[in-house]
Amino acid sequence: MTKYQQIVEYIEKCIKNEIFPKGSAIPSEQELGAMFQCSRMTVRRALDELAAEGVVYKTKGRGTFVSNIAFDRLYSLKGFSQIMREQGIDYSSEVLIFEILNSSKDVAQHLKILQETEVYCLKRVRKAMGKAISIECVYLPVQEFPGLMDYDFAQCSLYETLANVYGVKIERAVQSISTEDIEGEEAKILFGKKKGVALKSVSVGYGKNFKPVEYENALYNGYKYTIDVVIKGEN
Amino acid sequence: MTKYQQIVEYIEKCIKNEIFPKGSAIPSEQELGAMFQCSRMTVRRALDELAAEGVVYKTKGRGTFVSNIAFDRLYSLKGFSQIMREQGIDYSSEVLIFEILNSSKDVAQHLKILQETEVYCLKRVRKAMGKAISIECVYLPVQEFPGLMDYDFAQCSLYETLANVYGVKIERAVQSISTEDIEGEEAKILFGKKKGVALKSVSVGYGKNFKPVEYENALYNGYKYTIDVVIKGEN
DNA sequence: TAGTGGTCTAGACCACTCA
DNA sequence: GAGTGGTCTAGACCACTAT
Repeated sequence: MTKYQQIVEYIEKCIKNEIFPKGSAIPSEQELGAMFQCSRMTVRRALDELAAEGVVYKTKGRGTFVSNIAFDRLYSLKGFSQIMREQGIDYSSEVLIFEILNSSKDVAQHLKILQETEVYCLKRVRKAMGKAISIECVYLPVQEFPGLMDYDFAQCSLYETLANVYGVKIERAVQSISTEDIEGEEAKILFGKKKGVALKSVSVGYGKNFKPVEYENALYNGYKYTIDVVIKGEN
Repeated sequence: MTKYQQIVEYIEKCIKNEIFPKGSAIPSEQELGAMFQCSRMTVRRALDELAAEGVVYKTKGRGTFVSNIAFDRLYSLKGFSQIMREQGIDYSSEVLIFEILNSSKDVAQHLKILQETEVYCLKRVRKAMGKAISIECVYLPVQEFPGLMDYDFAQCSLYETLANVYGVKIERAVQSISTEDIEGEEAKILFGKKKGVALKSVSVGYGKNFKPVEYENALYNGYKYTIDVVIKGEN
C-alpha cells in the first residue's frame, strides 16, 4: 500500500470516528507531512483524492475541512446485486432469456460493433423482497466474453462476473431515463396489471479504454423504485 | 493561466484537431515536459486531470492514449437554460409562482435548515420550441440570497444568477428519479390531458462547502424528454 | 534493454485568510 | 505577519510493457 493511500485511510478513519468532526479543519498539509514523515506533495495527493470524492473541501489560505455531507464513493455503477447486498435487502433474479443472437442495428450502434455481430442477450426480472422491481435486458459482445453462457445469472452478479472472470470493470456509464407505456407480459410482471407506465433506463457501460462493454435496457416500476444519481461538477 | 492548464488546453486542442487521433498515444510525460519546459510533475498534473475527465487513459508501462469516446465535461449540473442554449433549442420559461414562504418540514430537511425558516419558492414551466417540457419548483433559503425577488426568472437563468450575483456555484447534486401520477393543472400543462404519468425528479444541489443550496422538485413529460446522466467510477 | 507511467522527495515562491 | 493551500522544480527509484 502506498503512502498516500495510508494517509487517505487515516483521514477517512478519523472522520468516521469523529476525531475530525464534520465542518472542522483537519491538520494542515505541513502537519500531516510531519505526522507521516513524508513530503508535502504526497500529502496533497491524498487530500486531492479526498476532495475529489467530496469527503473534504479545501479553501485557499484557510485550510482543509470535513464536508458536511457524505456522498457515496461511487453512487451507482454498482449493479443490482451489490446495491441490494449493501442495503441488506433480500433480493433475487429470474432469467427470462439468455441466448446468443445477431445484433440489431440499435444494439450494434450502442456497442460500436458491426451489425449482425454475435451478442449475448440476457433478460432478467429483478426482485426485492419477492416483488418485481425491474425488467432488465443486457447485451454484450460474444467475442469479448467467451464462455459467458456457463454462468447462471439467476445466482451470479453480471458485474462481478465481468470483473472477476474477464477482468473488465465498468468505469463509466451514460444513462438516459424516460417513461414508457408498457403492456402484456411486462406490465403484468412490474405492475400486476395489463397496462402501465414504466420508468425506462437505457444505458451503455464503458470499460478501461472507454470501449463499450454492455448495452442495457431496463424498465422499472417507478412507483416503488427510484433511480438515484450523484452529479459532480468540474474539478 | 497556470502551466498545467496550458498543457491541458494544448492536448485538448490536439485531440480536437485530430493531431492526436482517437486511440493513439500522446507524447510521453518526459517529451511533454521538454516541450513545455517544465518538470514531469507539472505534466502529470495536467494528464491526471484529462484522465479524470475521461479524455485520455493511461496504462502503466505503455503510455497515455486518447479515449475513443468524448464525454461531456460536465453532463448535467448545467441548468435548463444552458443546456437548451448549447443545443441551439428555442426555449422559454413561464413563472407560475415566485414567493417567500415558511419552509415545510420536507423542504427544511433537504436544505438542512430549521423548519419555518423563510425560503423562496420558484415554480416555473419550462418550454422548448413552445411546448411544455417540465414543471419545476425550486426552493432556496432567503438568508443566503437576499434580493433574489428583484430578478425576473422568466428571462434570467437561476443557476447563472446564483453564480454571477451571489458567487454560489452548484458543485454537486443528488437526484432521485421516479414516476408519479399527476392530474389537474399539471397534467394539462405537461400532457394536455386530465391525467398522466410524469417523470419525477427530486434533487438537492450543493455548493462549495457542500452546504445545500437548492432543493428542486420537477415533473417532466417523460415521453418527450429524457434525463441524461454520466456515471463515473472510482479514480 | 529501453521506455513508460506510478510514487516520492525536499525544497521553493506565490496569493490568500485571519488575527 | 504567521499560517494556509496552489503551483512548480529537478531530481530519484520502482514496476510494468514492449522488443
